[in-house]
Amino acid sequence: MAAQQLTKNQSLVLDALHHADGPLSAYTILDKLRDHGFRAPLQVYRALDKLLEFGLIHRLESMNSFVACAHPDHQHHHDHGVTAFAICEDCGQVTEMHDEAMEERLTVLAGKQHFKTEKTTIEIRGHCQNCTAE
Amino acid sequence: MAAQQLTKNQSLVLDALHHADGPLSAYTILDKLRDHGFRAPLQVYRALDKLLEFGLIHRLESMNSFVACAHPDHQHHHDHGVTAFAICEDCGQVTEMHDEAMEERLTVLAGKQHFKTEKTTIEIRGHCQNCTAE
DNA sequence: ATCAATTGCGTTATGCTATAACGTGTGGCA
DNA sequence: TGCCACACGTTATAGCATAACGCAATTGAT
Repeated sequence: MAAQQLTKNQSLVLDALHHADGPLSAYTILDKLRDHGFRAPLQVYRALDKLLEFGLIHRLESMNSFVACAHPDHQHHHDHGVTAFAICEDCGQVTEMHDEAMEERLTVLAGKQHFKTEKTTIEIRGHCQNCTAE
Repeated sequence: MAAQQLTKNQSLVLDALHHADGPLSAYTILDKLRDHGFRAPLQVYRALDKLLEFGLIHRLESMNSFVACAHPDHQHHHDHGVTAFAICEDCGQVTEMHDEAMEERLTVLAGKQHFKTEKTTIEIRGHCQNCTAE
């Protein structure tokens, strides 16, 4: 239900991320969209902010870049819980992972500290199967 | 056994982090050390790189800043496994957490994807007990 | 002892990431 | 009609990080 109400800029940025084969930085997106009229970083960042808010994309903190959400069911995009990312340092591929047990474990950990969780970032850097095969 | 062999710059940066009551950005460290002769970002970044390598400090990816490692036993600093950070968005306090079960869970997750883990980042943003009490 | 390799250091310059601040246009709605 | 919220465009600036150069000190093998 979110896809229809995206603005032109938001759609362009989302498409760029969907067509990419890995995470993109804001400035890389900007370059890809210059032909579509993009001139300034803010045009990208504003779109990214909204897309993050809608849950349609993710931000990878450890590399200052963004990926389209792999989750196909955009109906309940807002509640697919904690996401862990496996990021291959060779090919750049990103795999999105969800795990109840881990989520549970994090809840317990935070609880021990009486910490109120707002957002959780889990990023695993390493080498994917293909690139390990060498 | 690492502390003795630190260079002057490395010691200064580590001290700055130890005396801080929260994470510091590289440029904040630079400002704190101007009186000690620091003039350029690279002086800070080079020290930070080494301290990270020695396991004496951590980098918080989600806020581009650095904290001294809370682990007291620097003897085996290199193998205290995965660390999760609880970062309070109100007061900036950072709590370091270690959990076997979660580590195990992440190993399983990575294993499923045949992913070879090099480094794992876990950062929980939210509000600490003090700041939640409000 | 000497040469080569390594490591840390200082400096200048540059590149990448992100946001502030201002003004415009548009659509909804009381 | 007038107000409000929101997306947009533009310029400027702030914040984070590294490239590339040259020098000095240390180590360690010959």
